[in-house]
Amino acid sequence: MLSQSIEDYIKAIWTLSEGKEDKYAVSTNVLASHLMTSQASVSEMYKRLADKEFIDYIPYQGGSLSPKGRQLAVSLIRKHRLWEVFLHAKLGFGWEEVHDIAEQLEHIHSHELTKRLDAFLDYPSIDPHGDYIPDAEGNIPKQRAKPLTELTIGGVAKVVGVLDSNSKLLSLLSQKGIGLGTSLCVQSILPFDDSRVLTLNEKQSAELSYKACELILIQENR
Amino acid sequence: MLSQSIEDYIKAIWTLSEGKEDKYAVSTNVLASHLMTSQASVSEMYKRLADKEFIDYIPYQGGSLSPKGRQLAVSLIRKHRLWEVFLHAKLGFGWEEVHDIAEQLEHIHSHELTKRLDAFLDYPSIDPHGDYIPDAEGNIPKQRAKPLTELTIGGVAKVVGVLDSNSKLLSLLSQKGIGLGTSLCVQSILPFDDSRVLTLNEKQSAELSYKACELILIQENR
DNA sequence: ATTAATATTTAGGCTATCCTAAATATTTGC
DNA sequence: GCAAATATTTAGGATAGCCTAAATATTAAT
Ligand SMILES: [Mn+2]
Ligand SMILES: [Mn+2]
Ligand SMILES: [Mn+2]
Ligand SMILES: [Mn+2]
Repeated sequence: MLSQSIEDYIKAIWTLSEGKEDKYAVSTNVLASHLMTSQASVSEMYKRLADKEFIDYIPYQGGSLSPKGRQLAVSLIRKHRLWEVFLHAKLGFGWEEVHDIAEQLEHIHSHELTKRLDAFLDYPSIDPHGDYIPDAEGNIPKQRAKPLTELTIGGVAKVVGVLDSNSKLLSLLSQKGIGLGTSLCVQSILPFDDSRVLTLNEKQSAELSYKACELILIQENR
Repeated sequence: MLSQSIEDYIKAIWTLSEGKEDKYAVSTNVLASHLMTSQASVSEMYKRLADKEFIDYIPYQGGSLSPKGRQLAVSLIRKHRLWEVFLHAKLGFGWEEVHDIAEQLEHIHSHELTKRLDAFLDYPSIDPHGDYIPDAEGNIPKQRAKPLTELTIGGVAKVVGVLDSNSKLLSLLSQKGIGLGTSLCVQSILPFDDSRVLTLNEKQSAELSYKACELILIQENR
């Protein structure tokens, strides 16, 4: 059984090398300050992690996750984000409160639990902070979802999530014909209040306030 | 922050001294075999627990929980059983599968989480094994709930829980006018299949199969 | 190219938790 | 009441993590 400490190191290495090109090595310095621990501890742990083949480690050059390490990291991220969804959507915690508790819950070991939690939450694809949840096979979209407010005029994107599971926003959206997976394009941005006029799938259009657009997460088509 | 190890020791001492008269000391021997560890480890840990004032410990006589220790134990039992209810009632785990996962979940530290989980589960009073869940103040009924099959003819009792949250049993019961809190009396036990004929609150009577009675938990009136 | 600044590893220690084996204490059986 | 059996503690040692300070390596600046 892996210790909580090892799991937190692996997750941190993943987080710090996310988005960087393949085999990006995380320095002891950066990892130590991320984990608020000493560089000496990181150096020590790097040796242990390399022994267990979770990372490739070259002294003085830092560590990068091995395939085995990446798999572990992604399963931790998956559990973390699923629990965040649970805490937010089912228990009503605010999005700013869920992280610390999920930091503990992510270490619960039970494959079956993760599977059933996922189903119970209806297979969510993003967490309350707008981050993608890796699927059971560990696949995860490269880019972070952006709020609709960041889409410029003419930009085309797909709705991938909503930051507030408050049912009022959801019912507003369904009223306007917008839901998960809806493709839309920003036709114009209205003066004064920055409301968005959107073109939807079948040439319908809809108008949405800035306040609503901030909470809608999109993935831009490229 | 208390370690998982310390919490498991405290919980075990509570479990082993439950039902015994006040200040029942748990021997290192018994605790060691319960926790599947060495007596030497228990002896060592007893000193540490006494230092932290979780137990009263007299060498060669074993340890018993202090008020502070009992409070911690009961909050762990509360969390354990609430999580068991969650796993069973919300995620559909069988009652035989929930223990090991709850053994981990009970160590999550968050007062607010426990409170919200309790509310989410609608303030359950027993877990899927028929054990009482301590309330937020740490109060817990002395006796374990018994199945209705153990109530003898003429015995009067109150329904405190149902072992199967399978909705079929629940709908059968509500159809017969039985729910949580219902007072009933065993009028007779039918021959051959041991079905129970019950007298309910307002002199109504109902018949229930042995199979159903096994899953209904009661607290006998004394 | 040296030197100065910075990053990383090593050395040496500390605590919590475990273990086995040896030393004691307590209890039990005659 | 004493010896044997049993229970408990102590001794001595291991490992995982973490820390500070010292020693090295690497990188940056002149
Ligand atoms: Mn964590
Ligand atoms: Mn998150
Ligand atoms: Mn436990
Ligand atoms: Mn239980």
